[in-house]
Amino acid sequence: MFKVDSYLTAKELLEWNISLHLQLETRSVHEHEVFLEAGQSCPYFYYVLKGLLRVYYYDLNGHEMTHWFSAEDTMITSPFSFFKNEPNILYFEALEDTELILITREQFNKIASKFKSTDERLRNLYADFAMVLSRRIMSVHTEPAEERYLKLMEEHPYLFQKAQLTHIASYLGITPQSLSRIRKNLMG
Amino acid sequence: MFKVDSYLTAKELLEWNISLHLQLETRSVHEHEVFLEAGQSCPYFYYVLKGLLRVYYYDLNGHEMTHWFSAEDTMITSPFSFFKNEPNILYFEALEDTELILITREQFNKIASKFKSTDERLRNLYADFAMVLSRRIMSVHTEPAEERYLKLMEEHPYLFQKAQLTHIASYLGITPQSLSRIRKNLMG
DNA sequence: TAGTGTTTTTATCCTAGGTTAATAGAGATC
DNA sequence: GATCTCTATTAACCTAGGATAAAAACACTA
Repeated sequence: MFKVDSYLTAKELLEWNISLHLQLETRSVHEHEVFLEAGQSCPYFYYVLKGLLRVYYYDLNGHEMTHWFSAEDTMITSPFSFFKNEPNILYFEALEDTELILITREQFNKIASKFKSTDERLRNLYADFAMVLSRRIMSVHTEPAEERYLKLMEEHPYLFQKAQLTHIASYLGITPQSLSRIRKNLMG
Repeated sequence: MFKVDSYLTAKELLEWNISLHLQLETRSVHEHEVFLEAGQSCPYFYYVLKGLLRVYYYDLNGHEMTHWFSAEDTMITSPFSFFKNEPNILYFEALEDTELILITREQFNKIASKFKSTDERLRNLYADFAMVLSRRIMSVHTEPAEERYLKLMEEHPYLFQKAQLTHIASYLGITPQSLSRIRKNLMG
């Protein structure tokens, strides 16, 4: 998920790790490693300390579709699995060497309690999720692929350094061939 | 937003209204009334006691796009405005005579505290939002309009009694003409 | 009943993007 | 250097759905 104001920061997490005795674990994932697969339960909320993740799934035709990217200092999980007991349908892949903080449901709840006593940041976090998701639905309903591509390039240029164009294409909901055609038109 | 398991129930709300001294207000909205417009701040989380709401916005070409429907016993708000201070871009319209419970941010927080002490339903509520939104993005990326139409009809048949086909079309991200063509093909 | 506005359908034409298949480049590995 | 693999591009053709315009079907009102 892309960066939003209400994300926890690594600094906060590490402070709370001490003050709340969370005993958070970290994990190193190397480039191209798929560290979570569909069918496996997703026991963690992940904080990306460093690196870049891609989250994808397979559609009914067996095509790999990129659902999200998750960059440095953002958080991500499989809501299907982490919060609910529904089977996870998402694959999590590192697009470069990545450092993760793993947050279990129990640790997440402790943090949530902490929030409760201080402010509404957790709620804002969820609201941000909803807004980002809403905007993406609006975007795919109202903007042609070329426009979505240009916006992505403008707002998240770092993606283009690590993610390949097939990933970008499926994130935009088009084929690599179409993306290629769009890029060619933009060159002209 | 469509019904999810974790929604509050009217019964709970009314109980808490008493036990937590919330002093919740209700509001009657008649068919076709637009009771929230873009630009206005949205001070409430709405619980639809009875009736059916449509939430829409205008895209860059000035076309009215249906973003959500909200049926009986579901909750809805403008996350842009209720949680954050971003300007609201959504219009809320009643598709039939509708009874709403209005929940202010303050009342919502009281309820949230109540949750905190008992269970994780609030968090589940947000998680459900995220799941529903995620699924809709996947759907629009991977399913042709005909399939999305059939699924909507199967999962939410009540919509077709009150919402007009132009609403359904823009919810599906297509024009009324295309929807009409799809319906004709399905008849054949 | 006619008259007016709204929703839905039909028809024609057009375009964005899909499908298939081939080509070209860029690392890797031998 | 030669070969293999993976990614990106190109081209030819096709199709879902958009744009425009008009007709038909309702629905409300007088």
